Amino acid sequence: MPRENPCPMHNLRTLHRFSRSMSATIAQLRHFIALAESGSFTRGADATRRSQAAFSRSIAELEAKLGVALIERVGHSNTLTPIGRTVLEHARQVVAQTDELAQVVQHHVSGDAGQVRLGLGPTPAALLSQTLLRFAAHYRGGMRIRLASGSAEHHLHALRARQLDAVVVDLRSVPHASGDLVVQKLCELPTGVLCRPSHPLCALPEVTLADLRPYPLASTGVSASVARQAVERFGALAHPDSLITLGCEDVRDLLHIACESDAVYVGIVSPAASLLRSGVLVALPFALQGLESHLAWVQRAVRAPNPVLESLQALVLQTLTQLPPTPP
Amino acid sequence: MPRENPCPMHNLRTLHRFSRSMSATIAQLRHFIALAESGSFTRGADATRRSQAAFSRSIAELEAKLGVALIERVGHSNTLTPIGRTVLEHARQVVAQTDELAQVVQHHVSGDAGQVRLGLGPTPAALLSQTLLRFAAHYRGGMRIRLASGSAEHHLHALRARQLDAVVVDLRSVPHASGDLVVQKLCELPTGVLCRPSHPLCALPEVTLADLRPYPLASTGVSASVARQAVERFGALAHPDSLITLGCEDVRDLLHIACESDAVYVGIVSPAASLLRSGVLVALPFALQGLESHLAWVQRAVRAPNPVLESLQALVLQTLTQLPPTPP
DNA sequence: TAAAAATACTCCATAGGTATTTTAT
DNA sequence: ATAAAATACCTATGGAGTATTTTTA
Repeated sequence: MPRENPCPMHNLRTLHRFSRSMSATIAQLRHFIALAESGSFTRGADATRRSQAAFSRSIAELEAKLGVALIERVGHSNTLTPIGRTVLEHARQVVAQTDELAQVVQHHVSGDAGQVRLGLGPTPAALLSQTLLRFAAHYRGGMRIRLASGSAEHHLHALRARQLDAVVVDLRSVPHASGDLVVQKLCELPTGVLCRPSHPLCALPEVTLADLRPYPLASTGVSASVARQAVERFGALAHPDSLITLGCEDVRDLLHIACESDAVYVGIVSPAASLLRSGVLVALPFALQGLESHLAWVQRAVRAPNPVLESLQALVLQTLTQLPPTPP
Repeated sequence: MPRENPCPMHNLRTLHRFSRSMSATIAQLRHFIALAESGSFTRGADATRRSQAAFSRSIAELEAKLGVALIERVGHSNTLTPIGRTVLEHARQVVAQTDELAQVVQHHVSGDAGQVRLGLGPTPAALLSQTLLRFAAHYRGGMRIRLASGSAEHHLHALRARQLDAVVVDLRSVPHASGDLVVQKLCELPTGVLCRPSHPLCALPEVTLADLRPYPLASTGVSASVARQAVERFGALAHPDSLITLGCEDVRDLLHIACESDAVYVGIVSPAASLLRSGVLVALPFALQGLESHLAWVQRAVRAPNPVLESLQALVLQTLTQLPPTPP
């Protein structure tokens, strides 16, 4: 006689297995996101560090659990179905919230609760670093701050990877279609062309692009959006890639070289405010209207409330709106 | 000689097992929420339909994965640790998003994408049902609407259980501390005491609570908050439970019985607007200032955008603010 | 002492791996 | 023909169950 089922509750539960099996796993949602972003099972498997077979099954199981086809398998090209796109959005939300939870706990166990990590683009770094460090030094309660400099692209990547808490960069460096990030405009800053007073260009009553060509042009890297704008305005020769001879991410270094050589600085004038006041640098009469820089504060859309970060944002906004006026 | 490991990638992956094991399961987050809400492992296990042992282990594993203690086990009373409370908030977000995803897919497979399910409290039902149905009937694109009537408590429960998409009820029926719901105030409506013109009470120059007592009092159920307010205002005898003789959730039925009997209607006057204009009902001089009703539109905080629902909300707001004035 | 929570122990469904086959370019 | 995706088959493990022990009010 076969022994009776030693697990009476199990048969009962078996009916409910469906409900458990119906809900997607976070890992499966991650796989689906990787698939959507890479457009390929193989690359998705590589990105999630799984074998192609496991990855393929994971997607198939997700579709089985949800009961809908998420991707259209037409040979080598995989495209999301309409409902697949909807699921993708929600899946991003779920994993973002999950990662947020993990990070909050991680910060708690490592005692990093009070640390804020800020990414500053080249110009924001020149304008804000000292103010931020001074603020943190005098902050009651022992704020720990970590400033990172670099390109906007790098900062945005680090922000998404949760290696930064917020980023201050030029608004035009942030792609529009990025629902995972929140972009808040901070201020508008004028751009200009600066050189030392003894520069030959200072003798000219008006300066054109052709006049600038003989001299080294010092500037930070600019976003594709700004480059396109410059080309529309001044022609193909004005593309930054061919124009900029001295590229550096530290604006103060650029200004310094403009002071002591015939290099010409092109960019936001605010960091040069004191140099202009003291006459070490002067602004050339070169029309740059429409190329103003809009600085923006960027954070992840999904995040835990952080009063320290909010006070830093307020400080940044205040600092930027109260910048000393630059001489024309 | 023992045969070599047939799974060379496995040893490599074993190192990464941590990362897989580090992340909490959605089921574990659900269990933790149940534990926090019930305050007991046994009741939490019951709520999640798991054995006490499995539930206990699930919580222990969650704590192990996160690396923090989430609850303080002091005998029979379990309290959340500070980090436990933080994790609880995030866990609620994760499961809310997960449920949202599941529901979106569910609606898609069942073809319910275009259906909106609205819960209306007694008075909102009397004021809005016909307008909403008429709107849906003429909506281009085949909107499918489902109206549910009932008490505010029932509606809010159904809303949380995702059986409704939005609810229109008296603001005072919605508990303040409910971060999972979004409450938007719609309008303020006056309350009054109504009866037929031939009613003996109409002969009195002023009407007191004692005068009302001999007659049947017709009203919908009221929230605990309103009941408390009434007791504060008129004394313990005014508690609705002892005062209301004819309780019904259909306001129009209540008004109808007031028209054809000596029953007295107490409640929001707007649904009786046409009856008052035609003189079938009259308002008694009974001071009810301070007992006005504030209608509110309630939705889940986590939800997919739904343009149809938004247009319905706009219609409701417009209808309520453009109600015909009621004669004094 | 009784109720609540943790542990001991089995068991199996899930998910991961490798190897192979199918399919589409 | 070749690269990509699906399938076959095996293994390990996480999580579920019952039964039991420990703990605390």
